[in-house]
Amino acid sequence: MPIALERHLNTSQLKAVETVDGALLVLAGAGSGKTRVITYRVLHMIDNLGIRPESILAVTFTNKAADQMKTRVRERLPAGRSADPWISTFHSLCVRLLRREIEALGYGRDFAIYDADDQVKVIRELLKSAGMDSVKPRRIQSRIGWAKNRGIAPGAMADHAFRAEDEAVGRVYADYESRLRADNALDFDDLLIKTVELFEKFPDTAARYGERFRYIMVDEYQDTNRAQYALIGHLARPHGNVCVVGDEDQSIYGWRGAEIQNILDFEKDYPDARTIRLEQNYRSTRTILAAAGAVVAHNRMRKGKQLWTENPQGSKIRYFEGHDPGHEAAFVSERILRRRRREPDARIAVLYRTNFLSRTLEEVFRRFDIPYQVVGGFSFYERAEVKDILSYLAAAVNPRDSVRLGRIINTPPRGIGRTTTDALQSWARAHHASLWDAIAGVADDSAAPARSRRALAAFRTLIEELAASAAEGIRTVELIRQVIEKTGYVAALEDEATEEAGSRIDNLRELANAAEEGAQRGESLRDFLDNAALVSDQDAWDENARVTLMTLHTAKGLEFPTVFIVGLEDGLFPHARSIDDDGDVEEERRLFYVGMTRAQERLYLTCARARRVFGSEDAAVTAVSRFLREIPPDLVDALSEPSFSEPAARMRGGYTGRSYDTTEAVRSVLDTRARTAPRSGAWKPGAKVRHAKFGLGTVLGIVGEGDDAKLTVSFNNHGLKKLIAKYATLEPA
DNA sequence: TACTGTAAAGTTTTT
DNA sequence: CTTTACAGTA
Repeated sequence: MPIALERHLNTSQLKAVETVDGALLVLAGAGSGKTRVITYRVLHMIDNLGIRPESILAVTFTNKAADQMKTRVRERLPAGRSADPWISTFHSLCVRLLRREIEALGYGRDFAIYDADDQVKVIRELLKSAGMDSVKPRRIQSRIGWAKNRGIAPGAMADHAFRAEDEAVGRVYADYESRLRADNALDFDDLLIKTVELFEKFPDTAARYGERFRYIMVDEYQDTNRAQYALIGHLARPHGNVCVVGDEDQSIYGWRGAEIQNILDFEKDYPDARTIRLEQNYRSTRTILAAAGAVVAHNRMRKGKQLWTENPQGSKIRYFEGHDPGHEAAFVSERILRRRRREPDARIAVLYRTNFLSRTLEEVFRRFDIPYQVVGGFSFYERAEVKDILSYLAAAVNPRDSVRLGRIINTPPRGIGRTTTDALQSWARAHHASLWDAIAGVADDSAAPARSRRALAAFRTLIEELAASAAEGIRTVELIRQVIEKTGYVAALEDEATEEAGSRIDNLRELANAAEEGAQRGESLRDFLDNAALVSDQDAWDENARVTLMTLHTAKGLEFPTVFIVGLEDGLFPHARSIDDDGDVEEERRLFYVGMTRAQERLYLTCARARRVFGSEDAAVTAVSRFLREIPPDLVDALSEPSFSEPAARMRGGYTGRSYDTTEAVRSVLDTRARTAPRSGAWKPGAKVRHAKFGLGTVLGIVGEGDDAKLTVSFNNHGLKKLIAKYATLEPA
């Protein structure tokens, strides 16, 4: 039965769905039903037009978006089809293509994927052997990424030397590239770049995939970079059926090489392209939309859209200035509690520019007993123990992966220390060989110390055994079990018998579960490793979480009835690094626009008048974000007296929890807190306490008074600790 | 070789 | 403040 599109779509949406052949640009404003259009477009093609699902390719940026689209399409399509449409992220699409085709470029099909940490490790080693210890590896990494995303080769680095350091960067960059080739490894940028290179060198291959994917859709087109743009160009060449969806006002990845010009120039690139604007917003109140629109109107680089909505006016935007981050967080907490009293299941997001801002919020939320979920920071797959075990699996598949091998060569300790690894390094350099070859070389070298040789030979046997198991196609869970047994990894953790070691063991159990779940979906070991390499922070997000904390970047594509944007101070948002460049400020402004338009009904904007950097003694006085002044005043309800002109002296020492003016509401909550949570000086010997890191314990002794008191606490799992009351985050237990 | 303690550095946003 | 790197010692 054909899908009745008219019942689900407005006029513009319907036009976008029904325009299937040729090039199509859909300019979809925030909340205008973009995902709905893409989903129905796929359904329409398959169900109403009889297009084969496997000839449809939809590309997104995040796994989350891809999964969501897959689910929605699958739900509405009749069961029993031969295949699904290809819906995936740019990166996983490239991995799938390269796993089949990369041998044409001289790599092995089992290439490793290096993440940012791996890159830094490689660069650090290269710098060390070049004697350039003073340069920071992270800087080099970001410069290399900058160059790669703009198609600048190592040799051309000096020509493009926008910065003095770039000539040196060029040299490291060249070494870096050959090192990755020796390791049979690609970094994230390479995944895209090498696919494009493949298509350029082998037009037949490009044409083959172009023929296969006759209908192409790209989500968030404003965030595509040079390589992604070229990739789509190659795939669309045979037929020109390409539909890109995006919003130039939501382009927020310029720093990562995204070129807003790609969407602005789409009509030039595809001269017979049709353009459809989706301007009706279904998400936000009139007030929120008007405020966001007024802000983004300050940007010059726009195609221009006029969003409108039939939604009600809604309440004004609430603005609050705290004295410091603690005060700001207390305000947010109080408003969250108030909302939950009216509506226990309310979904609330707290958004910030930089990850470290979550710390104060988390601390205060815990004191208010507000459960929350932080999205970002480190994900499951970034935990040391998980990375360790995954490294064993990766090494079993590709022993040339020297980053993974280097990580596990002495983890857990097996007698391969500095001296031995130094010997390996110089052997590898002398023979232009990989770490793996060096291990064999030194183990067989009768001139090397017998102890090292024994340890290395044992390690080599271990990896070879694991590789043999992997080659047999043994279940991933089973291989994990072998790793744990043969290395004694979990046994070592069990010996530690600490709370932390216990949670690490739990994490490994979780890893085994993930492997088993993957296996049941039919994933191979290789697939499992690829997925682990490509998961993002957003993927761990539980949509049902009541209170979610995340960066503004992560929030893109999501919506919440209530949204807080915190830390609205110049230098923080817009970020100090962007403030000097008009283009960069425009991108920050778009980011603010993205944040505001996440809100459906209630939007709170907050800042702190003083903020500490690195926990310094005195908190620096802040200036209110310039973006706040771009909101029409009549849309805003100020909940505190703006007083940024106050003398700095008043802010000294930061937030004490006493003696400041604020709204009655915050004060009452703070008072409650003061009654329930004793001030830090109030502990008595014998009191049971809980520490964020050490867990449960008992206070044994106290020296001094108040905040300066030094406590001696006996923790159940960490033994005796001496703590200073002011800094220790102790709670009564 | 492995562990412990002290010094220094660090915070932009992410597939 | 927190985390990481490195040096010195068992």
